[in-house]
Amino acid sequence: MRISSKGEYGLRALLDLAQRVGEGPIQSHDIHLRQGIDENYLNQILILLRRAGLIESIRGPQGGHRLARPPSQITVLDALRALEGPLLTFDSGRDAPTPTDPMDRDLVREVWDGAREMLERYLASITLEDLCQRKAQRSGAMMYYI
Amino acid sequence: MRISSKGEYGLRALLDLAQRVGEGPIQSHDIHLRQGIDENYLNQILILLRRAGLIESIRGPQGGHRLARPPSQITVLDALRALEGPLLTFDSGRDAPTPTDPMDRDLVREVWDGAREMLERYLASITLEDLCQRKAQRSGAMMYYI
DNA sequence: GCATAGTCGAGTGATCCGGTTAAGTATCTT
DNA sequence: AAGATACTTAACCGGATCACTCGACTATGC
Repeated sequence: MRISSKGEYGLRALLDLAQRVGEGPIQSHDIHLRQGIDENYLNQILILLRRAGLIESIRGPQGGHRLARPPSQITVLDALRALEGPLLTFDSGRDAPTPTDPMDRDLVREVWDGAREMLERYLASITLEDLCQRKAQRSGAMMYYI
Repeated sequence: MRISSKGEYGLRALLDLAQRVGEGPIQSHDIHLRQGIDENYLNQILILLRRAGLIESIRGPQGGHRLARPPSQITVLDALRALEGPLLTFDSGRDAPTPTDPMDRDLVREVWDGAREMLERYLASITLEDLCQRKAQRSGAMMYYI
């Protein structure tokens, strides 16, 4: 059970935008340079984020991308849902061989429903603003050493 | 991000064994009949559980499988780790394009470390015994309707 | 020693992931 | 209007994984 790199890249792109709110549209090329994400792949990820309504894209020269909402209104869960689809799904669409004792299956699924609920609550509690603040605190602390 | 059916099947097999502790070795064929899991696939899953030390297997006629520890000593986390490998991993083994700003990546990974830790704590808190009790309570409640 | 029953590994078609390529479309500057 | 810029979309690709399947092997009890 792994988290795809799409989730990581997309979240980092959002974080990159969140740190530059108010600077006008940010070009995907700049994100690529700062974050080291393949530019073509990054473009695909940005499309997912736009379709999910998390960012807005402006075409043409001087175009780019910006957050559609303030960083405090975008959670990590929003990002992951846009990028990876539903979290912790089981393959409900299997042929379902109608076991003699269907109760065990329900039991197992309840465990996972609980896990998913807990995970979603956690991810929904973290906003882009939180992460930016966390980062600012650290680079602030580093300033003392300069 | 999905949970493979291997995790579900394996946990159901363990649950099947847990409900028959003390009845001697349970054959994979019987588990297959009760749980509706493909017998060959189930055998592969049982091998994983055996290698992880969760069950013991007895060969020959009248052979079968049994839990290696009492149900109270086996958690859902034990099962999932045996069946699916580490939970919520990110692909750390990628080429890592050394971004200009490596901090964002660290930030994202901390979020996931937190998610994993929380998930593992939850899954480790549920034992096979817990699930058996939960099931017994429900079938007990149903008895009133007969 | 032979049938029974569990063990193991290789193979398979489908699907997905990470990434690439190439064409298309919208917008700004000149 | 022309052309450069920059985002959009679809198609494609090799490799990995998933859910199984198959066939051979090996240990055990009668």
